[in-house]
Amino acid sequence: MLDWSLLRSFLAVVDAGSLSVAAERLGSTQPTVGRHIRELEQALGFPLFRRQPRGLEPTPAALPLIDDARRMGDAAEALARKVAGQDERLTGPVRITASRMVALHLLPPVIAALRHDQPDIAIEIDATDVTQNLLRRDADIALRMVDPTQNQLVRRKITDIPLGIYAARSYIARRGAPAKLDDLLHHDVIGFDRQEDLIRGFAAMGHTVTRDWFPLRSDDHPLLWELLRAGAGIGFAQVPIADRDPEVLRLLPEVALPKMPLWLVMHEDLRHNRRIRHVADHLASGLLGRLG
Amino acid sequence: MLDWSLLRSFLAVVDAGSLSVAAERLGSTQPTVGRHIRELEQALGFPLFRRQPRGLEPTPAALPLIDDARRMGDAAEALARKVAGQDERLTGPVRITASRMVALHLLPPVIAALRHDQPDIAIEIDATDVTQNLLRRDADIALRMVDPTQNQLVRRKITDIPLGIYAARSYIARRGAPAKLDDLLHHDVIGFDRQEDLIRGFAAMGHTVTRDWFPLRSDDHPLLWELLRAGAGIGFAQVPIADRDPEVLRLLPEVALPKMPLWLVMHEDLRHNRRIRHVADHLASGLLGRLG
DNA sequence: GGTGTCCTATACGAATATGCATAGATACTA
DNA sequence: TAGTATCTATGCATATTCGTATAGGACACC
Repeated sequence: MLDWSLLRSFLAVVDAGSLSVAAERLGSTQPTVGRHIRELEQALGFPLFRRQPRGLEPTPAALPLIDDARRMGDAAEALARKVAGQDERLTGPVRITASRMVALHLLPPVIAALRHDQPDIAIEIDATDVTQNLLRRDADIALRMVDPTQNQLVRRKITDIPLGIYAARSYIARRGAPAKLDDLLHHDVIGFDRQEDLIRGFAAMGHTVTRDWFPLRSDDHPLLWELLRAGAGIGFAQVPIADRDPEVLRLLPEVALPKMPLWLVMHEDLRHNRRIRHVADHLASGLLGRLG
Repeated sequence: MLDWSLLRSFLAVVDAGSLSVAAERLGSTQPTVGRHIRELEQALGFPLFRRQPRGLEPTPAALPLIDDARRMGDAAEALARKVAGQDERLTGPVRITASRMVALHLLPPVIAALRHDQPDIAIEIDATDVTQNLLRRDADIALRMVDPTQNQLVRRKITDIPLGIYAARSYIARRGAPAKLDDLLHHDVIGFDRQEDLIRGFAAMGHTVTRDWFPLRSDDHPLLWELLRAGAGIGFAQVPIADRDPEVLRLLPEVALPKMPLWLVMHEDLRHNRRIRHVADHLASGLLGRLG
């Protein structure tokens, strides 16, 4: 008969790769997790990990056990989600994940209004451009630009956000405004570095664009935007965001650019949770109000 | 983040129906399990059980959580089986379950020889006529008279044990021996009470037999055998067992009776475990030697 | 109606696990 | 080659959990 807490530590160490990181994720400490692993190894009679300078690596004997431990973990997460879904109170935390651009430029007023309406609902915002795992409940609600494919997730399309070509007034004063799309070749265009979704979007709209188009490249969207506002070049931005900024002007509005869908995603187990549902409804209507 | 040990206690209480029984199965104590349940209820924010005089009954809110907890339990058991299957030492316990008749009259010399050969292998024998669950590892090896249908179980047929009609010498001296099958109607025949498999066996061999045939009935096989030996009546017994006993004589050997298959069953995860494999091989050959 | 048996809840001392602080060891870097 | 940033292992005081013993309540049986 094995202690399930030890198996939980085992799985955490497998996933984390080290005692320290596993302890942090578990809300425990490194000595405790280390003792758990040692205790489990004593109970099983063989070592589970090779202690290495960079962390712990599972031994071959431990590999077949990982599947079962993960099934335990998945079931525990499913249980936790069902518990959260049963919570009918309009009190407690709701965790939202959104891209940094959405979080910085769209969410604040919507969240402020929500805080005013429901002061008992605490809001946690995870502003990151990497997709979080809603199945593991990294967040309750996700605002995403890509259509989620995982089943068990329910999605609601808020709107399609149009993109536009913008430049700061200072840049236009210095370099002038392009009269047609091809003129951009003679301008400093700010664009993405490794993320190629915008380039693919251009291709879909009939414009052939390569990475060399952009003499100023970064994948940090807020940084790109500030570069644009500072007059570093011509760039692309979401129309509802950029049009609010008096520093920048829209260029070539007749050019058709791809639109970015904005999805609101949550786990189906949480759909009927009153608190999370309320936040989701507020986000959807609030964002649509600002984007519409 | 929930403590997995609490979930284990939750599942145990669901299955046991009471804190006391759950604690016994967990190898813990009733106060500890009770505290676990209370702690879990506090963490979840709603009650999981209704405390009743006869035990604890899950609340409606707890019902959907049972599935996930059971999935955790199944995964934990699978993990434990894999661990046991990896144990290559010829040291440690092996748990055998067998019918009481087999355990009493066939196993002892076989086990004695095994103990002599491998003194480091400890043998636990569960002599019971109810089928144990090998998936939950109630036993490592089962000796059964019925063909197991659960998949994940591997089975080996040791032999078909022939049945014969027997009576004690004292009974024959008093009542005489029957000359043909129909004479049994005028004898005291010892037979089964509620277990009808023998009756169905007779029917399959062309003999019409009803429960009223047996004026002396019980479902306790060892007791039936001792009644037979004491001269209480004519009965049926496994030929290899009964022929060893000088107190009894075989009657009507020409009558065809159903044969009882003897299966050796174990979980496939344990098939490659050296220790259990060794015991299984010894049991199979030893039993075949005595039954051959 | 008494009695025995099952159950859960609680008190308290003891065993146990935890967290902090720190030491030791290894790889990467300048 | 020294410095730095990881990581794991250990000592120790403390906080937590656990088990024993016991009380109290409901039910079945005689």
